[in-house]
Amino acid sequence: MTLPASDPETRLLGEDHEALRLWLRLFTCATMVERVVDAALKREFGSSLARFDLLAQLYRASDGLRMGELSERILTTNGNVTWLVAALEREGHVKRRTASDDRRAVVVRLTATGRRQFTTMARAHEALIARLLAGLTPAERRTMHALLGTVKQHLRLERTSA
Amino acid sequence: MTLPASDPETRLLGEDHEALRLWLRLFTCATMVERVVDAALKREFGSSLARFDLLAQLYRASDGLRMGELSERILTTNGNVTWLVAALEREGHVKRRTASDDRRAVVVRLTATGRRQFTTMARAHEALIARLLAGLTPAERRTMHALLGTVKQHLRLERTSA
DNA sequence: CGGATTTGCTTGATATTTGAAGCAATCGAC
DNA sequence: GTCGATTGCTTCAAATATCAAGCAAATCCG
Repeated sequence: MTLPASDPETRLLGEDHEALRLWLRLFTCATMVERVVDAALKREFGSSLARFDLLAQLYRASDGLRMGELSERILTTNGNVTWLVAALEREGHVKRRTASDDRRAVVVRLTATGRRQFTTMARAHEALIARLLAGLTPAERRTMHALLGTVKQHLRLERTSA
Repeated sequence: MTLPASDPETRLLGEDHEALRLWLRLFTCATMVERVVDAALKREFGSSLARFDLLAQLYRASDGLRMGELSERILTTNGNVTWLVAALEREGHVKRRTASDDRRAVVVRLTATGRRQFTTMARAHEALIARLLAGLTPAERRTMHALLGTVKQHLRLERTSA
């Protein structure tokens, strides 16, 4: 990440551009963790980060969630959610039913099996994450958590305004 | 992100687990930015974040890079790099040649066109990123940059040791 | 009410990514 | 040298993700 800064073209990605460099680092860290975690979930449970993410959302929504809600929460396409849910349904982890109040809408819930599978994965996942983020002290983690909170909030604003 | 904390199962993802919550937030922020940026690169340049990332690496390596180097730097598979480079080569942005010293190795470089395309995209990219991260003050950005530096370093260690 | 619009989801065609082989060139120990 | 790893890349199939339609059920408005 040390960049030459002298020549005018290289400076394009040189040290001036803090925001850009911050983003690059954020992206790198996220991707590195992502790959480790995804690999672990695949290896140990034949699952994936995407599936885990989806299950996690359902886990905290005891009444289930609509497809649309899900795709917003896991930040992916409608089509992709349809695909993921179909896979998870085949695997017996979730169940679909049409909403009682709107016959277009589909509500997804965790099955008992899915709930069990999720808690198992979550435990492993959590341990792994703790290890990966052990480079920071608890205080530093809190700081970062707060800063990311600000970022996230700003991003939401950006999204609605743009 | 407000979670009920009382019942024993929900607590699994409750407030105790700072590391996990930090990771979730990190992941969310990274993904949100990623999607915005990727969409912009597609819309405005018919490109993508992956392509941009690859070009960025080549941009700072005036001597070109080997395929393997590239895949390590952009944190993706060998096969994927082959695919990406093939696409970028068709588009005229990069050129491949076998390394002079090792006939297995392939060195990739930016073409003049690629270099031009990259600087154009970089400018737009940079402006967008600055806007997306404008929620933080410059000082906060520096703090976060530093913290992420620690995380990144720790991740590298983890990787080599595990 | 009744047609036009919008909403919620699925589908199908593509694009991208992964993972596991496969192949050729290099390296290392003999 | 030369045979058995190892390395560097590509290839192919399968998994996953995107995007643009498509369809049916709500909702809006006159």
